Amino acid sequence: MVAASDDDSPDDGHTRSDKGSQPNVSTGMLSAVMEDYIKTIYAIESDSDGRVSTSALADHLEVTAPTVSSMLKKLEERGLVDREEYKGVTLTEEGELVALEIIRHHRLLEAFLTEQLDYDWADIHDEADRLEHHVSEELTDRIAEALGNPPVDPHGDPIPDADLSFPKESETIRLADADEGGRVTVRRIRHQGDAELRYLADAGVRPEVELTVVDVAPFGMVTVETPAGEQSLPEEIAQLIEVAPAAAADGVEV
Amino acid sequence: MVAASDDDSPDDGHTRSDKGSQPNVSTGMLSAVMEDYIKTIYAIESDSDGRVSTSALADHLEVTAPTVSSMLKKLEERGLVDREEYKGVTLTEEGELVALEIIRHHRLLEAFLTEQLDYDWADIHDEADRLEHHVSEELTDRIAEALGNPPVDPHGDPIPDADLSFPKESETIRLADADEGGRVTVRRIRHQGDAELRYLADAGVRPEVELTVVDVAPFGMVTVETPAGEQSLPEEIAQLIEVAPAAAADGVEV
DNA sequence: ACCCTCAATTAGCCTTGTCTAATTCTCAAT
DNA sequence: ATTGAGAATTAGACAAGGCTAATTGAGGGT
Ligand SMILES: [Mn+2]
Ligand SMILES: [Mn+2]
Ligand SMILES: [Mn+2]
Ligand SMILES: [Mn+2]
Repeated sequence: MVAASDDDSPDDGHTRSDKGSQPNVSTGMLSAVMEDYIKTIYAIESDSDGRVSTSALADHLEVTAPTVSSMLKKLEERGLVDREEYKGVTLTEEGELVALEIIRHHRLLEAFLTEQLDYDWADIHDEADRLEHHVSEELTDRIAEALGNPPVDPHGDPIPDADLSFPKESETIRLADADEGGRVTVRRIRHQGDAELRYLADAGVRPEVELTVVDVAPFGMVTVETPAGEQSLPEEIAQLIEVAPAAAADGVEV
Repeated sequence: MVAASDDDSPDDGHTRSDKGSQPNVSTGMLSAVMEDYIKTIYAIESDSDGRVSTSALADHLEVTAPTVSSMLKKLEERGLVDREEYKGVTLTEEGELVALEIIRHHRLLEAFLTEQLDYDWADIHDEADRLEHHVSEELTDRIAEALGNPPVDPHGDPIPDADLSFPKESETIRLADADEGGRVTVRRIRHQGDAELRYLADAGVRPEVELTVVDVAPFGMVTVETPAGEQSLPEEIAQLIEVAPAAAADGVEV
């Protein structure tokens, strides 16, 4: 029997804009699953171009093509994607707003976990990926406030503001394209999961760190000098790292 | 097109002990819905006695009796409840551990929202009620640590520790049973939702506050002197408030 | 123009959690 | 001992998300 209290009124069936808080953007009440589709469409759309294919989504979401196919029809009905049979989808204006909102949740959660709860930089993606669908706008905004409305998350990914527009991003190049001998600051680590992040965390490469580009070998292997020592990074990893020229002493423009 | 990154691997189907973190208590992987059933069974069990009926659960969870009936069979198969046909259920040892874990999540989240994110005391239940099913043990423990392992949540409800045992509770009586003229400290506010809490928040009655019992009227109406002035509380509200004699100056035992 | 391959969609089935309608128990009151 | 009311369970459906197998469409190569 022990102690108790706190009762439940059933929740779930929840997610986008539910009862809690403000009359959110979007076609009220998307499931966590739909949100993941939208978020994934946005991600694929933004680093390939043109329409997003059924099979690309199936790969990213780890479901089968027929499953994607039927979900895309539902998303079309909801007005979140423009669909052209056999040709794939693109997000509508509204779909893009939903995506941005989820991304805002995700990145603020990541920032919060590292800054306030001492989480490891490489260990936050999964937690955020789950919670992003369950935090209210209210909570998201309070987190943003507690962190001072940061422009980027711990991986250097830009965080949309409350009105869902991105902060201006600084110019960067891929580490793989950096000049030998140059001194650069890591600005952002592109990533799909926690694997690449853990690799780089171990290598001592993370946003804000300054690197000296020691060598760029023929097949893209990049050797850098980190504060913790010299590291060689395979091309495919070096491609994920965005860097900018190291701040020349006192923030002088380049 | 804007900016982007952060991909998804499908999650969901998540909840209890999933992949993230430790091999949690319980029959791995309960849905949020099952967790709510377990939590509700625990709540009913602890302030009535004996078995929990199908209809009581249906009321609390706001679903129909047949729905409860079929869910109880599933929970029985999972070994979380002992079920006796037509007689209701009780939690098994294992079921109780699941309940305690959810309660720990819930109350730590409530404490965290008020203490670290400046949430209003009366406005946290719903947010916690949703998130409790989605925070990992890891996150829960970090929250507990950040708060210094508090023994109670903002409503005075005791928080199970990491090993799921309750801290010793202080002796209390219901405000409705307090002596006229006595000086008491509010220890705990029993509540089912946010409604009672908002009422009392407005009345200036919350844990830690000292009250003087001005008058206990025949039908249970209690009038108290709060730091903010005199308040009359209906019996049904006074029943929810647990108080202890106000600390006599320097923590002298009573 | 024709074909072949691969992507996409359709068809049909499954599980979870819910509902309504119908049926079956239980138990207290006669 | 009966019986009737109310509680619980069974039966049958449905929506959401998934899956496999079968079918259809799109396009490049010849
Ligand atoms: Mn996600
Ligand atoms: Mn990130
Ligand atoms: Mn809940
Ligand atoms: Mn509480």
